[in-house]
Amino acid sequence: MIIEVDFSGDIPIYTQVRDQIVIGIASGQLLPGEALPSVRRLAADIGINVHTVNKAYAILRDEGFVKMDRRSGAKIAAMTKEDGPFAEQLKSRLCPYIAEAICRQMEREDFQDIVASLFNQLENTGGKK
Amino acid sequence: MIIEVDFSGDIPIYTQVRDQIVIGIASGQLLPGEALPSVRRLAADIGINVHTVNKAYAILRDEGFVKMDRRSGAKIAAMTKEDGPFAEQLKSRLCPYIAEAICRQMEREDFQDIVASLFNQLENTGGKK
Amino acid sequence: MIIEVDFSGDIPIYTQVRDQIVIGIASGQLLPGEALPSVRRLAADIGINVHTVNKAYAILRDEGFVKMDRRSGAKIAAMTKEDGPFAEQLKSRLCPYIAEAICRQMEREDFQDIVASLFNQLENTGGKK
Amino acid sequence: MIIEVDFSGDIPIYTQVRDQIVIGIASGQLLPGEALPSVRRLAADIGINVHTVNKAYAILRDEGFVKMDRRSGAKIAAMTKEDGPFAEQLKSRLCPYIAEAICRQMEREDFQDIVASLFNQLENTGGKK
DNA sequence: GTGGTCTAGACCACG
DNA sequence: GTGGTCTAGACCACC
Repeated sequence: MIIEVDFSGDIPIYTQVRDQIVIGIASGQLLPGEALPSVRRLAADIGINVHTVNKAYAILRDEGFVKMDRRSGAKIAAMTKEDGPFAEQLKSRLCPYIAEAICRQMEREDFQDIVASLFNQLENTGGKK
Repeated sequence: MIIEVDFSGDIPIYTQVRDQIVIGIASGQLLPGEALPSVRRLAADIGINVHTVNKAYAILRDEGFVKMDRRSGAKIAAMTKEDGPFAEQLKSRLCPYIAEAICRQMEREDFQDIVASLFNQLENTGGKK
Repeated sequence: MIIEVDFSGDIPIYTQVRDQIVIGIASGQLLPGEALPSVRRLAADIGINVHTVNKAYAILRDEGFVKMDRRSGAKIAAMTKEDGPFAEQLKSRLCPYIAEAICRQMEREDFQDIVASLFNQLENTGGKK
Repeated sequence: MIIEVDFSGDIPIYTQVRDQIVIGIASGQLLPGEALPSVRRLAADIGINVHTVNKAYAILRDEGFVKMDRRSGAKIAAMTKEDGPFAEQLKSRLCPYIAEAICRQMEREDFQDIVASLFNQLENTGGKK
């Protein structure tokens, strides 16, 4: 799985790394139990600093996406369905986007189509590699 | 229309102000042609720095939500439907959230329900004040 | 309030800083709403790196002891009583110490006396300064 | 007696092994004079590195919990009551926990109850196996 | 070899 | 002036 970052944009690099790994998990490119590359390795591959990767991994760990194994680095965690708090936070983060969509006279169906297409895109990337 | 900001939390205050004004427009609390409070006035009301409000207004202007008039301050603009670039940008910003939803085993329908409920909430806040 | 760290011990400096601030709060030397020194200031005072203080503050924030205010640095938070998860974790962390106490034939009363004396020491340091 | 370790989590594995053996002694599951499993055997059972078990045993020896015999391996030692230095060290290690308990508004009695319940739990696990 | 800690210095976003 | 981000390099603990 390839991770690429945009150095010019205003999204922090560690966030980009975090996001892409989450996308990798969602699309089945990264399976539960699978080991992530070591921080040094990934940092070298992407061409960024070790600490930046470290921060991304720490966030993923705090969010429950990966488990840090003392022996062999980071592994994808098996997640449990517990979307109560997530749904709440999702709502507050989605709100400004939907408000903007309404202002720009985007139809509700068009918005839902975008959501659906992203679900399709991620769910049908297909299993491992 | 009341604007409230969270001084802790990691969303910049000027973004919060921008978001809430966009939400105000979407919900019909702020109508096209209506004047926004002056920069100084709003800053005093919320208890934040004048520069911060200024930045929020400048962003809203750049995004086309308001028109700045040197004499009479800021007014809500009438927006035209041009959702091409917005749809693209929306897609890339929504992607990480949908990926996370999949990881947390949220059903596609539940996600769409949240979107629908936000649309309802904003569209039915009712007209002016 | 004075913070001192032991550079030779094996307790990470950021942990020592975190611990001493928690002790400061418990003893009433730091009151809810009170501002902590800026990371730069505290780092200079103690003679350690800014990032080390930063990490200590980030942990205190994650644990709910302080709130980061975008405008003016860190403030002591007002804590709510919610000791369910804390009690659990306390139990697992205390267990090895109590096991060792039993092995060393320390009487249960002696252990509880130590606990009581620490409670007294912290609760009677007296209010502000 | 079963020893289990948590490979995620921030407690070093050798510390976990050391702790569980101390708990085993305190609870009477391991009696003075009894032989511990060989380093290789325990390492294989738990699925960890031999060096890690070795380090745990060395610490237990330095702390006086076991005696190492070149021929017959490690044996549980008979401990003498000398709680002076231990009490001091205990006090400094307990202090941050009690400070946190006060901050979280845990009652002193609740803390003492936890201590008491741990004492009971360990002392009443019952004699040998 | 792994990640964790600490240091140092630079730049930026925010207010 | 505040904290946040990123980089760079060193050392250590752990396995």
